[in-house]
Amino acid sequence: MVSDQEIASCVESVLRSSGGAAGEPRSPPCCRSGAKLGVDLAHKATFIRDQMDLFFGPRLQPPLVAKAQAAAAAAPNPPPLVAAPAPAMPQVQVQAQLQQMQQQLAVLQPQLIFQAMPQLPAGVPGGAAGAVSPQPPVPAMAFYPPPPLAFRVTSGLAGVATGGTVSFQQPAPGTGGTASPTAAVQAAGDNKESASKRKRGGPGGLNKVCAISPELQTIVGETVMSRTQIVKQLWQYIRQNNLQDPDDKRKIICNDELRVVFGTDTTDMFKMNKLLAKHITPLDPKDQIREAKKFKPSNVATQPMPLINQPSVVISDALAKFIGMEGTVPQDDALRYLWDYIKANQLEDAITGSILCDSKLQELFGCESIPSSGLSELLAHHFIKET
DNA sequence: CTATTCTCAGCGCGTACACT
DNA sequence: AGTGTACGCGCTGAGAATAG
Repeated sequence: MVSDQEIASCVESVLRSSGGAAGEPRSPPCCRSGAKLGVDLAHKATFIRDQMDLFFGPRLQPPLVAKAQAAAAAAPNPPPLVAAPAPAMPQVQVQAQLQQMQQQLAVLQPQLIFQAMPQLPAGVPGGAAGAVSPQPPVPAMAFYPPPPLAFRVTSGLAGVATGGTVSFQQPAPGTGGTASPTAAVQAAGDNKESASKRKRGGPGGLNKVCAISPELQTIVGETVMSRTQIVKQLWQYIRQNNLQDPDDKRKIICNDELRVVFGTDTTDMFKMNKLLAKHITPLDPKDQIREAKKFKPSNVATQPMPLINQPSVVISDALAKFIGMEGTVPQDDALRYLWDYIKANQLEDAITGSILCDSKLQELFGCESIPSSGLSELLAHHFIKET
């Protein structure tokens, strides 16, 4: 006897493989599943159809197939799919559509996840504010707290694609209005199934693919990667750019790009993982729930998280003159402007790690050189008050 | 080789619930 | 009441790199 779990797994396998040679005439998934398992699955036609529904998802289902399925469901004795496969839509068309959707989802999902986060200004690499979102750009910030769970899950694609593959999706109990015991049992069965799939060596754990924030993308050069690969890539970047402290190689001296990612001038390998976590988002909705729980603060329920490290301040006249704008300025913007200026004028001493002040900086800070780590502190002297 | 950081799947255990 | 299943919690081990 073949278990539902095995059937579900087999159906998934067959549907996945159907994304291959388009145009090749193929039998329906239930036929092939039966053949694959070596048993007659006629009595499991409804279950297999459900699994196919889950695979394609209600929104992605071809209308004609849905219509045919609705008709089949309405019939007093739905004919077994083995005996009467005849799908209303040509299999080739379904396969082509599926393949196209998979490609689109693989490309779109990481973007959509971070699209739900505050947008970077167009100047920031990978930010692309406004390109895909109508929201007005907001000033850049170093950290992106995970958006509330509801916001992220309603991206419409959560759980559909994981790193370019399509996985099974069950509505969360209580969210779809059909939280019957049967549904609960089925959902639980799905959990067991995914757990058993993991046991079989599927991508999970440390190898699980995560979405990467735009800032971190500029470092690692990918939109999705596993955590271990991200760390590996990051260390490669650090060595390439000679960003390790020669005295203590565990310490990392951030360049401009890393500073944007970590929000600090120096860090160490132990803090790196913690800082990295802010820029890594699991693609699995279950993980997002877990993460949401982790980040769930007691004083915030469903309101979007406020931007952190982003207070606006009234700046001194000297700084206003230096930056070229007056009044209230976000602290991070001021610091960013300063670093841009330093970089543009090549004022950073790569050997000592200090900043050599030109006339404008001397006028602003009143000294000839500044240690990189002390820049923020000096700049703070020009912040009059937070707004 | 160990310690150090981080995250998370897998596992064991206890509890709660549904069903017979 | 007994049984089976789901769920939550806590612990473990894994990979990354480096210092001691």
